[in-house]
Amino acid sequence: MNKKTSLKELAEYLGLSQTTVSRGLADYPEVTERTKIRIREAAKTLNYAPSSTAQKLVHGKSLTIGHVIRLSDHMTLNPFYADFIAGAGETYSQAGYDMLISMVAPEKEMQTYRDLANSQKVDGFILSEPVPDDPRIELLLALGIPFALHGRSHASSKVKHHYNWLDVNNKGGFEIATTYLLEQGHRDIAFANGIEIFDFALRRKEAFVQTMQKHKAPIRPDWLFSGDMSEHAGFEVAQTLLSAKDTPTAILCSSVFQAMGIQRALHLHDKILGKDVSIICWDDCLSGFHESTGLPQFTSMQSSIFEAGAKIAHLLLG
Amino acid sequence: MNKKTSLKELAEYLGLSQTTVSRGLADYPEVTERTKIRIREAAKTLNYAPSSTAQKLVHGKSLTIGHVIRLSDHMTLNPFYADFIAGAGETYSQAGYDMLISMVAPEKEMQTYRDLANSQKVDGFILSEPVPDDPRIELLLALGIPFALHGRSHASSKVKHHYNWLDVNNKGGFEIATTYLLEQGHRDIAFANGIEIFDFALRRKEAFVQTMQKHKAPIRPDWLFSGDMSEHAGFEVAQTLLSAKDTPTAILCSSVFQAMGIQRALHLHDKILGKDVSIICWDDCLSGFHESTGLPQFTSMQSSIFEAGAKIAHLLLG
DNA sequence: AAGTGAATTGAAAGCGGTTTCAATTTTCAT
DNA sequence: ATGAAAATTGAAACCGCTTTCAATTCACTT
Repeated sequence: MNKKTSLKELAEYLGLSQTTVSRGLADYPEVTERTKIRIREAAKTLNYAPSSTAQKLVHGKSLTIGHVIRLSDHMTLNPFYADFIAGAGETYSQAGYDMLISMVAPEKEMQTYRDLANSQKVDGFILSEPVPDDPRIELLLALGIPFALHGRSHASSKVKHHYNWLDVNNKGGFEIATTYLLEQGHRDIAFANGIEIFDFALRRKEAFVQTMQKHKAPIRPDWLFSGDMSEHAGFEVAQTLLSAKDTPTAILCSSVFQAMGIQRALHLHDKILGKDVSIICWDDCLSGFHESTGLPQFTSMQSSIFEAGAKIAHLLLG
Repeated sequence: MNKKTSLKELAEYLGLSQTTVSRGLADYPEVTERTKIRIREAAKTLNYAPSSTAQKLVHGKSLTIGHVIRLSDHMTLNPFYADFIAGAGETYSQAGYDMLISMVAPEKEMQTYRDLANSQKVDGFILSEPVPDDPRIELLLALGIPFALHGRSHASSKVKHHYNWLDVNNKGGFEIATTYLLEQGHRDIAFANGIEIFDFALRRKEAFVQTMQKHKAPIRPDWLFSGDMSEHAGFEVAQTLLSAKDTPTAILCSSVFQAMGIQRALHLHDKILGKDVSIICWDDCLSGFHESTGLPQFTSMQSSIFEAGAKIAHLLLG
């Protein structure tokens, strides 16, 4: 209702100059405590708040970080991404930054990065779900805008670029998990990976394969799955495995959702989890997920995506 | 890399005034086509793009719509919300608006609305998941900032406020669904509702109860469930129902996730879907959900949340 | 009481655009 | 060729704030 109060109005109301008022609100030392108090009170009564747009203009920064989300086949935000965003968002707001989320069709993705950077709507980006030689990296480096990568992007070219990234130890984690299964005496292990265009999935596969080879365990191509990390996908994988004549004694999988799907299939086939078949999975610790399901009984490696979001936001702001 | 080109620089480069260049880029009629072309080319070569901050300042609008998301117990974005956001986001970007998402702890929610409005970071809000007499409505009306509601908020006071809202026909939908089940000959119907603090859930319950009463069908309090609209919650509901001595012949539920959970429980109890127990559910048509699951075999009422997001964004911008 | 340095305050110049209004150039009929 | 109307262009003000630098006031010393 009440129209916006501007600094000028507030200053007139107080009988002071804009300069002093501005300084008073920003808590500059050269302003007397008495006047500061007076200023603050007036600001409260007039319901004044500085226009962030004006501030941004004078500071030459947008104080905004961009997240461009590719709306592909699945037009929806996947749960991993959502949790990550939530984590990053918290860090931003603490640092006084805003988060600009842009959801775009895949073909417009690159142009969106370009536009956002050129119009200076954002001061930096966070990139998620990198693929090897991710083209976004080159683009953003060329644009000269800061960014941080969640995950890593394998670069095939000789030129090494410099930028920030934060990743969980995918390789190490899956190495340990595989080794663990092998030490438990398992030899027939199936692997339900994520979609193998993403860097993290490639790393995981590498770890699995290398570890198996090191221990001279057989790797069956038909036991290597790549797909969505959903309950349904996990279920399908297990259905396939359990319908065959010989079945693995353990399944390594990339997400708790897959583990749940596998568990459901096990149920259906009257197999007992941990006895007939062992499951070990990567757990992204989706906030509130465990609380709401009461699961999991499977062995898991943990890493909180929410925290990853917070950390990487810090990284970029720093 | 290349430092940002400003309008001034571009104008100097062209030997024109800022005025003309600005007008040329904005395609004003009073600028000759020839110079317009010249300007556009120069803009391209100098890689010029107007600073959106400066534009916002002069226009006095932020061209940004805010979505405040309450990070409660479940710190994660629920899938319904995510899909809604995606829909709205698409509309925004087409209209040249940005979407500012702020994720905050519940206790800071109101203050966030206030801050965002006062600092003029946003021109308007979209509110989701309204509760009866939603306090946000009053606040935003007092602040005099436009907003639109996704869903409806029942107002107990006599004073009627005016604002935009878009809702699916919850009441009508559940009336029809209940009637449908009754006409199929079902009398023993259980209802797995969403959390009954939200307006939509209250409306749905009202519809169910009234319809049952109208048809003189018995309403059993122990067959009325209120909770999360998750797979797990659905499963739990069904477990409870199926473990009792007498079981319903049909279950009405609020989301496909619940329906999936119920189905899983049915499986476990060797009940056949559609024969022993019928399920009818509300389907929010989460984008990509059906594609990724291959479900559902249950009868459902549909309404796309993604589209709702797009529609309500239009509503607000209009 | 005069002079000096420190503490406060304010006028004005930006930040990067848009827009009003006046100035200049074209165009055309006379 | 001349003057008036129409078409283009530009100078300057402004959006709301921060900050530099100069001006004023204050508190003390001698």
